[in-house]
Amino acid sequence: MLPRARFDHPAFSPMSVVTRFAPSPTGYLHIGGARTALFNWLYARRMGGKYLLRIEDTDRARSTPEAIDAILDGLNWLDLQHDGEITYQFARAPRHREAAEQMIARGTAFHCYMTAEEQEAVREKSHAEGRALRSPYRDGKAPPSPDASYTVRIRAPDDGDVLNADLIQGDVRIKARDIDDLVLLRADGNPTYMLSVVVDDRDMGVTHVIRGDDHLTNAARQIVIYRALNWTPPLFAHVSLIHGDDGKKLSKRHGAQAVHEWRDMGYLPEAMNSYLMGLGWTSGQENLTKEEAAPLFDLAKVGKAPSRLDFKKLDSVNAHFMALADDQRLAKLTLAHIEQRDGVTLGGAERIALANAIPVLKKRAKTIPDLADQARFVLIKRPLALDEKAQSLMKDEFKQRLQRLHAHLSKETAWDHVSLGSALKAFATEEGVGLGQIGPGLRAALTGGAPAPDLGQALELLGRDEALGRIADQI
RNA sequence: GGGCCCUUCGUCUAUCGGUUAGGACGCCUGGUUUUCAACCAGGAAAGAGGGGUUCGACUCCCCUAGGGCCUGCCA
Repeated sequence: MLPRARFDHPAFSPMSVVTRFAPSPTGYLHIGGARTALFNWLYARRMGGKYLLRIEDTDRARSTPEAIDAILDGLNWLDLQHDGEITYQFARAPRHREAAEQMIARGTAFHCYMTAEEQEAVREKSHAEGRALRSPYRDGKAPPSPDASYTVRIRAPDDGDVLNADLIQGDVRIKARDIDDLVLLRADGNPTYMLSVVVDDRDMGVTHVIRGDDHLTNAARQIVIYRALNWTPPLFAHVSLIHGDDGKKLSKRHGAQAVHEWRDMGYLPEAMNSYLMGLGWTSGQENLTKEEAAPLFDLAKVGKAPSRLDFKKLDSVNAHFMALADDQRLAKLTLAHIEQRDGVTLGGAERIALANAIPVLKKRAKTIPDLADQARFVLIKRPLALDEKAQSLMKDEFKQRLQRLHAHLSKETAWDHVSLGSALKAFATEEGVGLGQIGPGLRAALTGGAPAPDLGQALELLGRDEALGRIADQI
């Protein structure tokens, strides 16, 4: 096995590392893009370098300002802040054309006058023969007419190999003759992606191109362009793609692909980052924040195989971060969720009740909607509508006991969960029964069947008046 | 058609020739017990298949199968 290149590649001193995330603004920030951005961020942090952002908007027909906003929004939500200014690729088209001219001057690119039909025929022929596309104009054949329109193509080399010593995938060797005479400049004079990336990465000083696996074979094409320009290519690291839970390529039918959908499902950004970095990379520790992971990050340890999305795992990671999250922040998120879900505005008292419940409840919730559900019992109004199971516990005999419990609890002066827990036990002893004869019914009276924490906690969170009132309602 | 990449429990992964193949999530069983959750204890669960190389292979090589990417005047 060939040794895998590492971050301490001799060509780069640690301080000079520059990475970049380069989405094309044709849609939302996808989960795979988010992970790519995260890996770029982590690596730059690890090496004390810079992490840049470039918007690849050279496809004028498909790029939209809304998509740019959505992507920036997503990155912002994940707190993946880039260094420096954002580079907008289309604005640099003149510079890209200049590079193309340079290649023509060097004889590594040429004017190609093939018409659409002609190109179709050439493509079909090369496809049938199993070889790369070669333009008939690569050796300076004269244009069909003086004013014929043309593209600029690279004159792909016919001999030798193109080696990409990929930091993640290992050595990838492709024969130069298997690479097409790629279009560099379109007939309208605008650069193609293949040219733009190369020029921009070079001009931005990018040392490590960390991107999705779907670009693996493009690396070879780009290396050819670097050579045609007599430039040194950066190091490449191709991260495998994320697949759906069925192992198939992620698509609409897998549900949420865009990061804002995860946000709407009630996941926390720090949990998303933690989960995403675990797809393909591990430090041996679970549930790390991106800040904790940065010093440990190592491209050479990133896995080569694609990984699947697992919502159960995400849930548990999210639960971990929910329990650690700031109470006020969770209260705000939960409040917003409830108000949006129910189309209501909660009053002051309800907000306070909700906020008070958060510290206790957050340890039991997987997501924000889950937390909202856990908090439901403090928000519902008297008289409670008991669900079937709760109703069935309200037998006459039990109601009498509930009455005695009401009297017992009314004497409680300290309304905190510890005292209340003891009070319940004392009451059970007094009654000569186990807590099992009291707990379920009391819970039913207190919550109507909604989920709730420990009874002592539930009583405390409800507050003396509300709790006693709910009990009284059932007597 | 051509080129290239990938393949350890259900899932994310550890292992870089010699391990009872480890952990996490999920799952199952038991415990605690006032619902749910949490928590504690235990358990089932993996090297795609076939050839080599080697004293010895999950680790190296080849083939097959299965997944994927590229093959655009998209990115």
